[in-house]
Amino acid sequence: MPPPTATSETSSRILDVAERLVQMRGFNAFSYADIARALHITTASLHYHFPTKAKLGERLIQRYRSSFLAALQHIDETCVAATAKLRAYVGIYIAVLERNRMCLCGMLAADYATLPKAMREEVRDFFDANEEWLVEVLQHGHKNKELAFAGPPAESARLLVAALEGAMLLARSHGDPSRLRSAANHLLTGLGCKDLAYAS
Amino acid sequence: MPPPTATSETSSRILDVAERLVQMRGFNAFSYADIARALHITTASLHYHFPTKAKLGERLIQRYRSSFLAALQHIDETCVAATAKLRAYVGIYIAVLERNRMCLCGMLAADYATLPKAMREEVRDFFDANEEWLVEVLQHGHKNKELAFAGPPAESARLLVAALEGAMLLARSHGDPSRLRSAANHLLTGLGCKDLAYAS
DNA sequence: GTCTATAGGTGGATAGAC
DNA sequence: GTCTATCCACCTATAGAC
Repeated sequence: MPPPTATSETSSRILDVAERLVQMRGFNAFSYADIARALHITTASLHYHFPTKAKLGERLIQRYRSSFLAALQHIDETCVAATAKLRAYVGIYIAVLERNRMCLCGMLAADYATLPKAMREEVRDFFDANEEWLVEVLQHGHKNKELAFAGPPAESARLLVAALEGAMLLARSHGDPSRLRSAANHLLTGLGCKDLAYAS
Repeated sequence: MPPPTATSETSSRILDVAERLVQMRGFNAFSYADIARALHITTASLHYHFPTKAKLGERLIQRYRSSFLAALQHIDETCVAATAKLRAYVGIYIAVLERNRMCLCGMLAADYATLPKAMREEVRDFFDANEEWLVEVLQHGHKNKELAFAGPPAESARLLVAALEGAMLLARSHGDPSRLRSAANHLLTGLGCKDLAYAS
């Protein structure tokens, strides 16, 4: 058995395939056999890298959150204005949908009732981390007068995340990614971002 | 085999249980055995009423949409103001969550990639019907100056539905139904509804 | 690290008696 | 309309050879 945080070539390829499957189909709608087929290995080999599906799920979320947080850090390093940061943030969601995927944790939120406890906690942590980053951006933008919104920043942050997750689901159901774009524009406008449709 | 639209005592009890299971767990996370157990009948009997799981799924959505549209009609009959209608509308979502359920079609939107074609169309129809009703309310409220929002009513309607669906998912993940309430209040405020927190 | 082989369980679905 | 009995495909997981 490999060390618990090993990231061998093979195990990361396994995570790549599993991630895609969960983002497209959900946690209860893919199997070790699906991954094995895609990688031309056996399910027994998969169990060497990830002893149970629950463990695979945990590592999946951990990796997803890490790369998501890395993307947020990249935004912090390349954008100065709060409005620019928010536009880059919603851009992440749009880019995911354009690869014909949903947010991993959005899918897992739908599967929530059937997830093992450890996975549930990881999902919650992902959303909490998102909210935390957004609150920082919103507070900064509000002080600047760059943004204009009422109520606690945490509420606006939560609404933004929820709306983006929901809009992804509906955009896919309608086979129309532009629905996510227009929802995102509408949301940013509502936070006081200028230079977008209907901004005044 | 019963006529395709039969609604016997038993088949409606089957739909009741299946509906609850889908709302809580999703379409790929419940089985005929689950329903059989709950109703103290065999899975063979279930197949008499619903020959396949796909057919059961179709009937489930049809019934859900019917009762949802009936609820919207009830709102039209009991509320005059657009703001009152919108508050009643979001109240439906809140009531569902408080019964520890998700929106049936929100769950199915997450399962979308794995659904049979007929079910996909039913899911889309559900959301389209919601949007249609909301557009009517929004247009009316906008003319009245009861509501204040920018852009096409259809965009605001889509955003409202998407945000409510997403907020339900996140509220459940956090074990905190009040998150849906505050998201709903925030959304209504954004549409220009008065008498709510932070309205000005 | 990957394989063959297999266990033990559950999935949706059917045949045919009552 | 409901049952018993059964089919076959698939699921996660394990043992043990290489």
